[in-house]
Amino acid sequence: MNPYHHGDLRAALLARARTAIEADDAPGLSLRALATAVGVSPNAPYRHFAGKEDLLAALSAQGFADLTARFTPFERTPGVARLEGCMAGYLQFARDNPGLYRLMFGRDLDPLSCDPVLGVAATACFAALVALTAGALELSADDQHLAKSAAVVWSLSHGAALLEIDKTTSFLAADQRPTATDLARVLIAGFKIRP
Amino acid sequence: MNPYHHGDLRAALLARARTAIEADDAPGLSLRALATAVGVSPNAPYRHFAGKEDLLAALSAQGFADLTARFTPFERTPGVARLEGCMAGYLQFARDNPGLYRLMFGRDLDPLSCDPVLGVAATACFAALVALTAGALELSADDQHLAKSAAVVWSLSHGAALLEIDKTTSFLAADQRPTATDLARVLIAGFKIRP
DNA sequence: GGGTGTATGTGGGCGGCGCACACATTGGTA
DNA sequence: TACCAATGTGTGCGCCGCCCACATACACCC
Repeated sequence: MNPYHHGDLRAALLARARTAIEADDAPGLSLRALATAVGVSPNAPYRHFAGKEDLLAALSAQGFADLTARFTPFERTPGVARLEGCMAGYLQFARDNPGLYRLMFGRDLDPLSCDPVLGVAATACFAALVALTAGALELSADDQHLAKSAAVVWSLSHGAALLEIDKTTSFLAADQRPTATDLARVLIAGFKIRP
Repeated sequence: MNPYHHGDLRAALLARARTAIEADDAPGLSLRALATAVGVSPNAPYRHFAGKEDLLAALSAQGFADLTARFTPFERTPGVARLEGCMAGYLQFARDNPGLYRLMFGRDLDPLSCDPVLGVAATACFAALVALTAGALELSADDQHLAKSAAVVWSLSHGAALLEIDKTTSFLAADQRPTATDLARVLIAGFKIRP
């Protein structure tokens, strides 16, 4: 009934971690608790992950892949609507996975040094964002301002996402919080795009 | 030489914590280590703070007060320059105190439920930002769009600050990262302010 | 000035954590 | 069938936050 070998412990641990990181407000996410929740001994995870950080890095990489996937429906959407759609998708991802989002962009994981898989996923995500920005802002792919403009788009999205999922904007009434459309409109006017 | 009573242990602990939170990349900030660093027993801090969270809340409140103080030099600066100055000050605060900034806006402290002092400081900080936004965007204090516009300004600042102090923008070359002036310009055009 | 109460610091201990080691079990493969 | 590498277990170490009982020192009051 309880086989000595689990079958796919790595995937099971990641799945549990992904739900756990949303359930409790993710102060700790204990590796031991994760193991017992899946039904194995506290040290079994170390056969699949170098340590806690490694597991979190794998989780974060999953997150970047999922976030990137939120952009693809808008690849062919023209100009302004693309920007709106992507920002809405970005914010919705953060709302759907607040704990994971914080992990992905948090301090305790360095996407570049931590795990090569994570670095690849994060870089791909940013590349997708740059490409979409280029289309929405009608900049050529080699425009010198493209990277900077993409960084502005990302800054606004990232800030709005965090202010929303942290309770920092609990001061504001619901109808005072900017929507994705509000944010996109500011950017469109800010970059002097015709509507 | 080593008096039984420290004198002002609370302040000493806060000061140590503030440097420590910047020194190591703030994965843990152990209360015990803090105590021994100051030269008292591991449990002495509990006479001054209800627990670790309480100490962090006090630290965070300090941070909000300091951040608010960065705005005051620009209270009388006219329109657009005010927005630029405040955003530059905001970003510089984050650069100067990355660990503290993350603590202030991090997940593990709820500014409203945690400690009344922290709630007051955070609210005052946001109020200052709203007032400055009202001036810079030339909106009346009771404008219905004011809170929302201020939230947009804050989102952009917050996102830019975090993307910079986390290494998320390490993809970008230094001259591709948006400056405070870049950000302010986008907002100014985005809100259709005359330069 | 002496006595007393309260604020402050000490020491021991509990449960939980991440992780390192030695050991047990298993299933694929030769 | 025999072996061996992959996978899971058990024990233990040092760290953590925090709870308890105890020690010390200052402040106040007569």
